[in-house]
Amino acid sequence: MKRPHDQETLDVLLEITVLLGEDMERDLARRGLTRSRTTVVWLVGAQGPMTQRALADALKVSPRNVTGLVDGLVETGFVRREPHPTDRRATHVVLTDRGAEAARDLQLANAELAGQLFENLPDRRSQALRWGLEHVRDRLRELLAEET
Amino acid sequence: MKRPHDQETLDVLLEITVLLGEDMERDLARRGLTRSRTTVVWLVGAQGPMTQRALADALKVSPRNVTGLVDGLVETGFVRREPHPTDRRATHVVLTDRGAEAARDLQLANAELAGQLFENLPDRRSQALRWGLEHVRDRLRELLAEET
DNA sequence: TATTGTTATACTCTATAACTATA
DNA sequence: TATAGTTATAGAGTATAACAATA
Repeated sequence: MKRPHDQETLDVLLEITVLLGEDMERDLARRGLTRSRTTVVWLVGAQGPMTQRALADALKVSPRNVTGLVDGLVETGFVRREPHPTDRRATHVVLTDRGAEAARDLQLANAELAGQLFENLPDRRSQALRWGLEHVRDRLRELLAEET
Repeated sequence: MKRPHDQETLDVLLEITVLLGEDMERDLARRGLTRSRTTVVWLVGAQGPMTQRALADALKVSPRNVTGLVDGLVETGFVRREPHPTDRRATHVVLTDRGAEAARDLQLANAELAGQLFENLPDRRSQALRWGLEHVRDRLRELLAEET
């Protein structure tokens, strides 16, 4: 009923998640960023100034945690806290010049990585990989939605 | 020169790493384990009693860190420290009954996950996915080896 | 009353450096 | 001298709970 093949495929996928994590972490460390902080820079870069509350929701993390992440990013010069224009309870997290540059670099690095990973893959195989990955992603989404 | 397609494929892969991490973490939390501690249980389950030094090398982590991980696993009843049979400096990390049971369960859960992720994928597509993943894994290994 | 972000406290993972007991 | 593991210290990410300011 089950294909022994599938177990090996999952093993390869798990190894990829580890290697991909190592590769990104090494790259981020060079820029003076950690993984969690990078997500903040990435989000603010993509969506513009955000309240810490919005960040907490987007990261699915406690507000307290966001305070810490933003503190770290302020200290290292990637973001600034600015008063929210209309709500005096809230603060806007805004990218500094350095932060904006980092956000651009991250996007470039991401595109470069895509090239490096798939460049020698013929179109046909690349397409097949894409289908398989989408299938796996959809199954994972279902699994996570089920067990609530 | 580059396929815009590739960028989207990488995005899907990155989403999979996140979802896979969430799925496993949720599962481990139920068993009273964390990700790092699970790796220890997994390794000792696969290789038999190990010194903390061997664990540090296998995990690519500092010896101090292993002390902490093993402390946590001893407190929660998954492993025991036993004197090394021949080297009185070293200690053997050994699975308790609970630890051995957890190691077995982890393997079963892994096999079940493989089934769930790939079961509806026809053999042909499953094979194509496997090839693509192996290509990606190999490219990642090369990238990590290059930048030393 | 409800929401935003903070302080207080605590746990886990991680590191380096100094030290003890043994090889 | 070198190795195995610990104590000491520190930083990052995470959480809950209590609280202040504002809506």
